[in-house]
Amino acid sequence: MSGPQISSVWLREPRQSARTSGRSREEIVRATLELLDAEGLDGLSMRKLGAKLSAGATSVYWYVENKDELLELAYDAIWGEISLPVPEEAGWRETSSTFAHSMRAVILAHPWMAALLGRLPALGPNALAMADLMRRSFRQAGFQGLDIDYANTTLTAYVFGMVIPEVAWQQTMGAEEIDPKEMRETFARVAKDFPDLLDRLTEVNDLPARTVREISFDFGLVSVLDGLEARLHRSRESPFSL
Amino acid sequence: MSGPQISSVWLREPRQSARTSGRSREEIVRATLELLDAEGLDGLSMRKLGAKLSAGATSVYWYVENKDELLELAYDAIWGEISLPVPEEAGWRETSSTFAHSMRAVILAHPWMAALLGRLPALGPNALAMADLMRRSFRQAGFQGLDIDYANTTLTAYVFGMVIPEVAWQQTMGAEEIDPKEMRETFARVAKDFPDLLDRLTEVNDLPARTVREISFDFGLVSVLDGLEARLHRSRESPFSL
DNA sequence: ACGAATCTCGCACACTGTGCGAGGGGATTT
DNA sequence: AAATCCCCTCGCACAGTGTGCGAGATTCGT
Repeated sequence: MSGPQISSVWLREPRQSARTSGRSREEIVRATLELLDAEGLDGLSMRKLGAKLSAGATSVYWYVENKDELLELAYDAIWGEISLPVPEEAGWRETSSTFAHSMRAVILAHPWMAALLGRLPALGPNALAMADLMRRSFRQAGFQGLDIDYANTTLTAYVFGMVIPEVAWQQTMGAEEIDPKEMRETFARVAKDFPDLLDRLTEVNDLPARTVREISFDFGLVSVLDGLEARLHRSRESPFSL
Repeated sequence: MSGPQISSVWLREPRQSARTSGRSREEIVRATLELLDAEGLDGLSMRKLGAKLSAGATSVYWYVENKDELLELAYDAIWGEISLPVPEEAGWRETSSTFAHSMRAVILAHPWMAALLGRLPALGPNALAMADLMRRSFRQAGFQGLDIDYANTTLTAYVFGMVIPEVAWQQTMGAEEIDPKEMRETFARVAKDFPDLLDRLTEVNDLPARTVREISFDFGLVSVLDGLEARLHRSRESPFSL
């Protein structure tokens, strides 16, 4: 009867393009990505995109229903940049770890992605291929039934949750050069009622913020993988996977 | 010399209000929260907020530098709704679990929070108190030095990463009533090249989406806590905490 | 009562996404 | 060759956004 209820570019037939004239979807996506990388999510407007394509402001609306669909296309394009080993060869821990690090790197390289993570439906071919591969990996690891999904969701959630604040941090830092000493002082003023938080300030004193974030990411990643592995051993003895 | 480099409401003196006339910051935050809860993040505009306060469109700008500061205030107010036990009594696993569930519930009740998670600096009193408490909890668990921070970051990242897509899902579902059968069909059409993904469709067949999400959340949470616990035991034998 | 501080708010600016409908131009049919 | 059709472009307009500015109102300290 009615059309699909989730609205997504991927859930409707694209405009047939038997014609060779006119712009192609690839061309549009490429321009969109350039604009996003150069000026960020706020820097992308339909008028600017039109200008970049030497087209009118509303010409893109022939190829795309609305701006969200455009973002879906860009979103999936970036999913395609994430690289994975062959799960059957690398093993699930290695595969998971590569996935996590690769996804983190890709998002840090395209910071506008962070605002889209989890917010846009990930139904594009690249996202689906990724999900399929990760499922294969977790299945091969020994997870069964819905546990495959749960494990994958857990890992992805961790990466999302780590990277989003990291991007935010990176952006407020990149805005203007920041004196870490002065930053610590202002922060200390605000946190003066919380001695435990102040402790952290002195501990993190000398380490460059970048490496701290990297160590932090690895710490959490190892924890998550350890946790999944524990679950794996436990369910081998008494599987339930309802 | 210059002011603080991170721009946040909490890093500057509030306008002194020796005066009793005029609106108060609490009043403004309350109205903001009502608007956000009623109409979502997109539903909040300075003009609407002014109208709700029976004030002009730009009157709020006396109390707040810009819209982001307003959101920071609302953001921290919600952090205040998260409830925690006393870590020293409950133990760190119980404390962490309560934190995770409570934060999830609070965000699902205020879906506009999801778009703000990790994007806004969390320097408000409620967020700081929360962070301080969680640090106490992890310290008491046996973590030392920066590991306290890492453990806390890991847990928080997991919750963020789980809840953000959950809210997105909840919102596209809530928009209009969706026939799960038809949704599965459209999804099957799009994922037809990925047999592993299709498997999942049949497995998740009959379970209500809500309970699946709840099980999924618990699955991941237990995994994360197990992983942290493993780390804890390991570092007890050979602590490094650089 | 006077000056100063605090607070309100109308106007204006630049900008956003996008509905609409008139038109151009190439391919296909008559 | 002419007419028709479909793909595609795009100018205009609308309703909205955040917020700088500066004139005015209100209330305080003296």
